[in-house]
Amino acid sequence: MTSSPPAPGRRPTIDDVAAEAGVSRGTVSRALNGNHWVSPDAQRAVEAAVKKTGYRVNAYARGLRRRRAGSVAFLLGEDLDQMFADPNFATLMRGASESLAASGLSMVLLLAGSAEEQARALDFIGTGQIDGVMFVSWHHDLSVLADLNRAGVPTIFCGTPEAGTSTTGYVSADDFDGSVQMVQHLLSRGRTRIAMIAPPSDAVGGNLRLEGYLKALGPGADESLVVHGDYSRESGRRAMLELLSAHPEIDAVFAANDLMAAGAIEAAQSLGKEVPRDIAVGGFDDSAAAVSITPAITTMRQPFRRITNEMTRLLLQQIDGEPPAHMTLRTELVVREST
Amino acid sequence: MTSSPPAPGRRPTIDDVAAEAGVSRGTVSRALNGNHWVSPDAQRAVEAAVKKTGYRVNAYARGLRRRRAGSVAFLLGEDLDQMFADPNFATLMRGASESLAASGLSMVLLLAGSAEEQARALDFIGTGQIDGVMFVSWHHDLSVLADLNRAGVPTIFCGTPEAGTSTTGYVSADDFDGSVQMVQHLLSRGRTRIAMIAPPSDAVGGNLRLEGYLKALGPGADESLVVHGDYSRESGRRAMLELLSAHPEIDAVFAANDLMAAGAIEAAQSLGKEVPRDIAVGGFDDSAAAVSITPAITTMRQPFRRITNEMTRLLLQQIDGEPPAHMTLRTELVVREST
DNA sequence: CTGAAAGCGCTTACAG
DNA sequence: CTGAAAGCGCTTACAG
Repeated sequence: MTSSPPAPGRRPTIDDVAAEAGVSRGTVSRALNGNHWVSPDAQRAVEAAVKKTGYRVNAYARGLRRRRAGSVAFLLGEDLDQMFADPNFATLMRGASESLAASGLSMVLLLAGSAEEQARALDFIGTGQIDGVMFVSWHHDLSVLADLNRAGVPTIFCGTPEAGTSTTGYVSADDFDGSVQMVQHLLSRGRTRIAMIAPPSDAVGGNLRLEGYLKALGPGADESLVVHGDYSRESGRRAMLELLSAHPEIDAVFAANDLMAAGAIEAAQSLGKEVPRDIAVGGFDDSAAAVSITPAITTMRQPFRRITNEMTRLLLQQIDGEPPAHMTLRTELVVREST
Repeated sequence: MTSSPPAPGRRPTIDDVAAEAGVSRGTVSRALNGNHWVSPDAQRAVEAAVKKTGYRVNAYARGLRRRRAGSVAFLLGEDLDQMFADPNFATLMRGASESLAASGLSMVLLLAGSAEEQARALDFIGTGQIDGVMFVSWHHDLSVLADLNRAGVPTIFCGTPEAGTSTTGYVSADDFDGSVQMVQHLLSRGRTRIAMIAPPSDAVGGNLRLEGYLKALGPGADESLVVHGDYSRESGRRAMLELLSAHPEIDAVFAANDLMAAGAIEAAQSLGKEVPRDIAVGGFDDSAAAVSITPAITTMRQPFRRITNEMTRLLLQQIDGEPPAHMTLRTELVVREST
């Protein structure tokens, strides 16, 4: 069998491999896709031919045939600057990328922070170039979620979407329980006046961390000890100054994330207070920020790897036709020096 | 002509549109692609049919036919955490995304910060799902660039790649000239002992900002007044402390980016020095960091929008078969309060 | 200006 | 275990 070599500059196709290996196109495809029904000889010949020709499957032909894209969008419902300011975000994104790769899927980042970006992202998704969407957003504009649902695109949300959005699958840390744990920890340290630097009031998930705090303190909770931040370090700083000036007697603060906790510690120190002696500070997330400050921050560890793994798994199931599922993962108290 | 409606759950295809509009598939395609040779009547009928059926072009069929993907990779040669710490990065990414969108291309983010990620990214690129690559990396591992060149993928680099890498197209701010301008500005302010917080020694582009500084000072330059940072705020802080302790007589510092300049100002202030009275501090980039501190930082403005626009333009030319081109854009002095 | 036809590069029943 | 064939949904010469 004489195989005419591919024309120069042309990408080798499956037919070039078939000719080189001396088998049919179908056999090459089966060998490449790990199908059974391929003899060891044929398998070897195909592998050698692939190497020799430098063959790479054409994603368009495959996608057209399989009606499957082989990639998933990581959709960012937030402004880039905000996302980048949050150390959790890189962790999440890296985890998702690795987890998807392990399933043979590639990750495509799509921005949807502005109305214009949203339109573009939905447009891209509409062309069928992705099989599903991982949606990350920490504020409350979930209209994109509705659009995605309407278009029938398998979607998994990271966090807890608004109550009632049960048509969307999601994976979330147990924010409520985590907050209860943290407050109980502070109580166990003998603290009695525990304030909170809460998530912004428009936070996704109905402010479960605040609810956990209120629940743990029971009827003794004092709403005037709650100040809202915006998850930034600077807002933690401001909130702490506000709390200390209005309520100098507080002996502990639970901040809804480590970044705000770090800001709170800085603010307390700037006022000559010692942490945790004068005031204990607890955080949430166990992000890099928790250990980049002295004292290192006691915090609730979010199981990020687990979260991204489960997001991938549930999304794949949805892509395979399963209905959306929810999942809530427990957080773990990490005691350091700040409490 | 009776058109059988698309089966429920099936995406409408071009044939559904053709049936609905009462024209042939070819006419629909021509109408959709803005081709001439379509009668106004046909054009209208097609547009109505598209709206009615909710037709979206199938990207795989189109890509297979056109041998063009319609999307470009934004390839990150850096670790995510490092990128996210740099305010320029979000600016660059947003600009690239918008600029590509304006040309009808979508942007796909690909990570190549680790060897594993590099392999995955090259693999994805190899399947032909993207037409070209915008490569952003601020350190010196340019092996990916070589891989991309070998694979014949149109690539445009953001910044100045190592001298001699002339096979790659790039767009860059004129770092050398910008640094000369800044030093001249400091000299014009009557400063005589000007230190520098330079880029890391393995920075991409052979440390042009440092070279500009040395050039502007001429034979009077004192290498002992140069300390290398790593572009982070914290490194600027450390560098400033080091400089002030070894050379208390310095009256100005030029930091290679705004983040380090901000750190330097904080360090100076922590030692009781007033900026600019006791010591002037100049930055580079005109990023958000420049105006988020008091005093606001005098800096060299990088023309980011122009950079991303030119990157898009040059990349599109390469995709169309033009040879790679270089472009260097002038930076502009922005005088604020720190000098 | 329009339609019929070929073909992009794959995968997958189907028949053997 | 293997090959021949159909077909995924488009675009684009080609003939009219």
